[in-house]
Amino acid sequence: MTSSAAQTSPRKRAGNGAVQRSDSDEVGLDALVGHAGYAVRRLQIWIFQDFIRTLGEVDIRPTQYSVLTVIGANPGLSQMAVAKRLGIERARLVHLLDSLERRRYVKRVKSKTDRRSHALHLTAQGATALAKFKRLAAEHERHVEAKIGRENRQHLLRILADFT
Amino acid sequence: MTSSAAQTSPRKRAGNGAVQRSDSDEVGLDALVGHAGYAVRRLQIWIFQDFIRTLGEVDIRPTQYSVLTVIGANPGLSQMAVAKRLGIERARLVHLLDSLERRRYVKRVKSKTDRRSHALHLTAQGATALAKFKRLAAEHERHVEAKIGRENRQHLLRILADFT
DNA sequence: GGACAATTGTTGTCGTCAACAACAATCTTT
DNA sequence: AAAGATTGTTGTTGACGACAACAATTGTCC
Repeated sequence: MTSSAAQTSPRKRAGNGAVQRSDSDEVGLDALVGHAGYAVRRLQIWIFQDFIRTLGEVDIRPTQYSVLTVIGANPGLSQMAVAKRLGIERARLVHLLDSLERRRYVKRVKSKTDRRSHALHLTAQGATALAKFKRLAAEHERHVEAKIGRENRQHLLRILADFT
Repeated sequence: MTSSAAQTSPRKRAGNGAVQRSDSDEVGLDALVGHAGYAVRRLQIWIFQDFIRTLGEVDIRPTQYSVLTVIGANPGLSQMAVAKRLGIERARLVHLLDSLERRRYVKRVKSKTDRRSHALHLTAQGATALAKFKRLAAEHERHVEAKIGRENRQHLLRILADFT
């Protein structure tokens, strides 16, 4: 029993089946409330948009930021390792790195221990840039805090801790 | 202070800059931990994949499910209203409804009160199908519960309640 | 009442992103 | 040495959001 076929008040009709509904009248969500996925999706959209807006002046998107952060914290990583760590496909990482390399934030050094792979490093320029990005990201994080509340954010982080 | 330029142990190098790292050696995330957006993104991906897998036998994706649910709970809504409620573009909703109408789950009834708009309804077939989808969605929700814990899920839903 | 603005559904384009598949070069295993 | 696995790369597909344009219709304002 899933409380599935829950019927919600069908409001007043207008003959043909169109519902009379004033503009501010809210639309029932029925079973969508109670679905974690739906709520998480909405939050995710909000967070990403704020991130993109806050880091807009430096033109860095969330994925780019995560790549730079991981490389900065683990210089010398291979593309495979970065992709696996961030859960993005290595095919996708190729384009991300192409872009970041064009902007002189990252360089691919050919590894001598394994001539198939590249050792990823931040350039000096990339390191200083990343420092600025992190300041902006912290600002963005304060926006999140303002949106959902300080201890709610803390709790959220704790709940999702093992999702890395 | 953002604790920005936090330096994490750069491990042992191998001459050219490649890092020696055993397969199970974990890769530091540095500043990524502590970013709500990153954690939320990972959770969102996990949830969506489980949803798609669990509702795979009926070939219904999260967005399709949300559209059917809203129409089922509010028969007679216009496309505009549904799009606004779910935060999807009306241009996108056109294709979603085309697909759902082809599968005989939904029908567009031309409204007589406003000849521009369509009143959206589930077909009888769509209603019974939705009941099954809801059972599967509830099963998916139990997967989420098993993944993050019962009261963590509850708390998550409470935190995100006003994100509708 | 009639001109003008706004809304609704539709079509189309563009860019992002995940999921695959295929490939050459290069290890690794046996 | 041969067979199989891994790494980076290229390309294709499909879902999705953001826009812009358009015809039909409705609402507004004078």
